[in-house]
Amino acid sequence: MESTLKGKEQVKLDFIPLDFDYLDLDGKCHIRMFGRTSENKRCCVLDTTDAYFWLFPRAGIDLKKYAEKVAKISLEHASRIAKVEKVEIKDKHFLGNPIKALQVFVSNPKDIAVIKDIAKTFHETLEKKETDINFVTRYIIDKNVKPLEWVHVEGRELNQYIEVPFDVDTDIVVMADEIKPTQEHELKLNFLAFDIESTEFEIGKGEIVMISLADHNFHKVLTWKKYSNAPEEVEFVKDEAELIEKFMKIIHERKPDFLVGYFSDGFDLPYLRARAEQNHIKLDLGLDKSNLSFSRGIMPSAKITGRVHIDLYRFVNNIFAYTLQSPTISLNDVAKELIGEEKLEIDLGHITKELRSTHGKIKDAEMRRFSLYNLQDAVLTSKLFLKLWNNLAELTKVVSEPLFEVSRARYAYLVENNILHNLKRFNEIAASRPLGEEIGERREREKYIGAFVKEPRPDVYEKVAVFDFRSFWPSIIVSFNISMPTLLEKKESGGYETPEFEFDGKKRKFYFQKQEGFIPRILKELLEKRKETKAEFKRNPSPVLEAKDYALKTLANATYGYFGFFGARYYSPECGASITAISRYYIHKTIDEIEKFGFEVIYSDTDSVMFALGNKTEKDAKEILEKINKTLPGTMELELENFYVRGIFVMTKKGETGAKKKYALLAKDGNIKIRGFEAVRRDRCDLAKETQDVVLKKVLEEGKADNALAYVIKILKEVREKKAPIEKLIIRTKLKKAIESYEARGPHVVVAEKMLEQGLPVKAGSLIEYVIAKGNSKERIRERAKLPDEVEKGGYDIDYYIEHQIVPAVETIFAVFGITKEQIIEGKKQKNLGEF
DNA sequence: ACCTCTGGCGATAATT
DNA sequence: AATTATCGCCAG
Ligand SMILES: Nc1ncnc2c1ncn2[C@H]1C[C@H](O)[C@@H](COP(=O)(O)OP(=O)(O)OP(=O)(O)O)O1
Ligand SMILES: [Mg+2]
Ligand SMILES: [Mn+2]
Repeated sequence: MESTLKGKEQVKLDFIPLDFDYLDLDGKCHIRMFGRTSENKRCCVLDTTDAYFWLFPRAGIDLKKYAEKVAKISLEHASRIAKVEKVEIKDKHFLGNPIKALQVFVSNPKDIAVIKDIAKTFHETLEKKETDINFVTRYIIDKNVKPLEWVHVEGRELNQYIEVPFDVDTDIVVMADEIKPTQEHELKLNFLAFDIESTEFEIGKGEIVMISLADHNFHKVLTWKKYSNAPEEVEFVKDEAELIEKFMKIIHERKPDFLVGYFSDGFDLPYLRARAEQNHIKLDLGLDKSNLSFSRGIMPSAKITGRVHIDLYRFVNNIFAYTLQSPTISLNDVAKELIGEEKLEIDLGHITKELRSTHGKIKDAEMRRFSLYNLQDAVLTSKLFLKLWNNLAELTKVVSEPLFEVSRARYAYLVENNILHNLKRFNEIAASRPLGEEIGERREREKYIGAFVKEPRPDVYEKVAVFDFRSFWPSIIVSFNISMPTLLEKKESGGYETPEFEFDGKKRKFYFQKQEGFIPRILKELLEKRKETKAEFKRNPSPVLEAKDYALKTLANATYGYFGFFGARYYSPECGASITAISRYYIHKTIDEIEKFGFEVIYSDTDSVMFALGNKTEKDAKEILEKINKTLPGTMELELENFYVRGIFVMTKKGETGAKKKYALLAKDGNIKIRGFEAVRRDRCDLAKETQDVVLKKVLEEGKADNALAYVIKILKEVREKKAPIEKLIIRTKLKKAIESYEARGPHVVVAEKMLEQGLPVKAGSLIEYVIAKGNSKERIRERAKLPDEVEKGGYDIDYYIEHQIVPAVETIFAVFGITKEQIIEGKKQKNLGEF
C-alpha cells in the first residue's frame, strides 16, 4: 500500500493535548491526539511510539539465544501478521533491583497479548511484564507528552482530504517528527454542557422531549413539543429525530473540545444512543464521524472521538464531594453549595406523565417553565464545569493520564498511575497486577492492626488544644522508606525498622532498606505539592481549594491504602501494618510527652492529640509542639490544628465507656466542629439532627444544659402534638446492593421493594427515603416504614420519633450534665446534681 | 469491570 | 429477653 501519511508542508507549532486514542494507519499503530494550538486552532497530531513488553529470563540461560528465539515469534492474528520486530537485552530495575531483561518490540500493541502467550511457553522465560500497559499510557510515558501540558511539535501537515485516511474535523492535522515539552500558553475553554429531558427514566423506554445546551454565553433549548410565547432560547423542531439531528448539528457547528454532562455516562448519552438507534440516526458527536462508543461494564463510560466527554457527576462522586456539606450530590445540591444557584422547581412527574399520554394536556405556561428548567440544568452544569476545571486539570497533571480517564477515576487508579508514570526515571519495569486466584487469596486475607484511638472521659472541657500530624502515614512511608520493594526481613545497617507488633498472629518486626525506594520518592514529591496546596488553602480558603487539598491528601493516604489493596501492583500488607505500627508508636510517644508536660490529654484518634490547657497557656502548648517536632524523624511534622474555647465528649449509648469518634468543639470564631454525632450523619431524620445540633451549640456556648433541655422539651411537645412536619421526619438510607441480596431486611430495604412495585426507579446506589408511620408498635419497625408521600400530616409514629430518633441523639449529651433520659422525656425541669 | 486501608458507633433484624 | 449478625455511615 502506498503511504498516504507523508505530508509535505513542514510545520512547527505549540500544542496542548486534550484527548487521546490510537488507531492503525498504513499498517502501523499511531497515537492520535486532539487539542489546540497556541493560536487556538483545533489540531490533530499523529505520532508513533514503540509497542513493547518485557521478558525476564531464567537464571543461567544464554540471553542472546533466548533473544533470537523470541525475535522469531510470528503468527497470523486478527487478519494480520503479529510478530516480534526486534528484541533488545537491557539493564533495567525491577522492584528496585538491577535485572537483565528482554525488551520485546512488537508490530502492533494489539498483538502483545498473543505474542506474550507464546513467549510464556518458552522454558527460558521466567516472567513477562508490562503486557497490560495501555498504548496511550505507553506513549505518554515514553514520549513525555502529557495530557494538558503544552508541547512543541515539529512535523508535516497532512492534507485532510487526500492524505489522512480517516475523517477528521480539525483545522490542521500534523504528523509529528519531533515533539517535546514547551512553555505554557493559555487554553481557552471551549466546551458545551448539555442536558436531556425524556418521558421515561429507563434507557430504552419513552422518548426524548427536550435537549438544552449551554456554555458561558450560548444558551439553547430544543424541543418538538410546541407551545406559544416560548422563551427566546427555545427552538422548535418537527419530531424526536429532528431533535437529535439538530443537537448533533449544534455540536458540529460550535465544535466544543469538551462535552459536559451531569450523570451523562449513566443517563443522557445511553438514552440518547438508544433513541438515535430507534430513529435510525447515526449518533456522531465527535470529530471523525464515528459513533458514540461505550466501555463495557456496569458503569459504562461514553467516549466521543476528539472531544472529551466529561460526566461531572462521576468526578464529584469519586473525588470532589468529600468536603462538601451537601446532603446529596445531586446537581441541585452541588450547584447550590458551589455556585449559589439551584435548579428550577417544577412538577417533573406531572409533566412527563402528561407527555407520555397521547391526550396529555400541558399548559403553555408549564411548557415554558419546563424549557427553562431544562436550560437551567445545562447552565448549572456549565458553571460547575468552570468551577471544577482547575481541580480536574491539576489532578490530570499529577497522574499524567488523560482527562477522560481522570475525570472518571477512583483513588486506586490515581495512585497506580501516579506511580506508573514516574517509573521511567528510576529505570524501573512495572510490577504486574494480580491475576485470578491471587486476587481471591488477597481478598480473603485477615485485617492487620490499624490506628490507635484513645477512649475519652466524657465531660465538658474548657480551653482545648488540638495537635495533628501533617499527612501522617504518608510522612511515615517517606521517613522510613516503606514500600514493597524496600521491605527487608533482616536489619540492614543504616536502614529502618518498625517497633515489634502483632502481625498474622505472631510478634513481628519489619525492616526497610537505606537506599531510597521509588515509591517513597514519588510520594515525597506528592507531599510537597500537597503541603503547598494546604498552605494556599489556609491563606485563601475556598471550597474548591479545600477540595483540591483534600484530593491530594487523600491521594497520598490512598497510596498507603494501596499497599493493602488486593488489586495492587505493589501489594504488601506487611508494609501497611508497618506503617500503622510506627504510627501507633509515635502517637503514644506524643501523648506521653504532652502529659509529662502537665497537660490532661482528653482524646486522640490516629494522629491527633486533644488536650486541655488547664492553667497553662497557648504559648506553653506551642512550646511543647516545637519540642516534639525537634525529635521527629524525617519529614514527619506535628501541626497545631487549633485552640478551642470548649469541647464536649460523651458516653457511648451503652453507657459503659467514653465514645470514640464522637465529639464537638467550639472554636473562637463561634464555629462548631462536630464529629461523628448523629447531627452529621445522613441516615438520621432532620428533626433529630437539627435538635442535636442546637443542643450541642447551646451546651458548648453556655457551658451548661438548662436552655438546651428546655429546647428539647419544646421539640418533644411539638412531636407529641403531631406538629412535626413530615419532611423533617424523613429517614434517608442508601440501598447499597441489589434488593434480593439482603440477609437482614431493614426498613429501607422493605421501602425499596415497595417503590419497585410502584414502578419507581430503584437500584443499588439509590437513596431510599421513608417515614415511620403510626401503627402496631409490637411489630417490627419495617412494618411501619412508608414512603413519605403515603404519610399524611401528623400520621407519623410519635413514640418512634421520640424514643428512636430524638432522645437517643441528645441523651448522651445531657448525661454529661447529669440529666437523665426520664427527665428529658417527662419534661421535668429537675435540678441536676451539680446544683445541690 | 472496577474496587486505597482499619476503627468505631448505633440501629434493626435475626437468632438463641 | 438477651445476644449476635447485618447494615450503613462516619473518623481518621
Ligand atoms: N481516606 C483515607 N485512607 C487511608 N488512610 C487514611 C484516610 N484518611 C486518613 N487516613 C489515615 C492516614 C492519615 O495520615 C491518618 C491521619 O488522618 P488525617 O489527620 O485526617 O490526615 P493526614 O494526617 O494525612 O493529613 P492532614 O495534614 O490533613 O492532617 O489517618
Ligand atoms: Mg488527624
Ligand atoms: Mn493528620
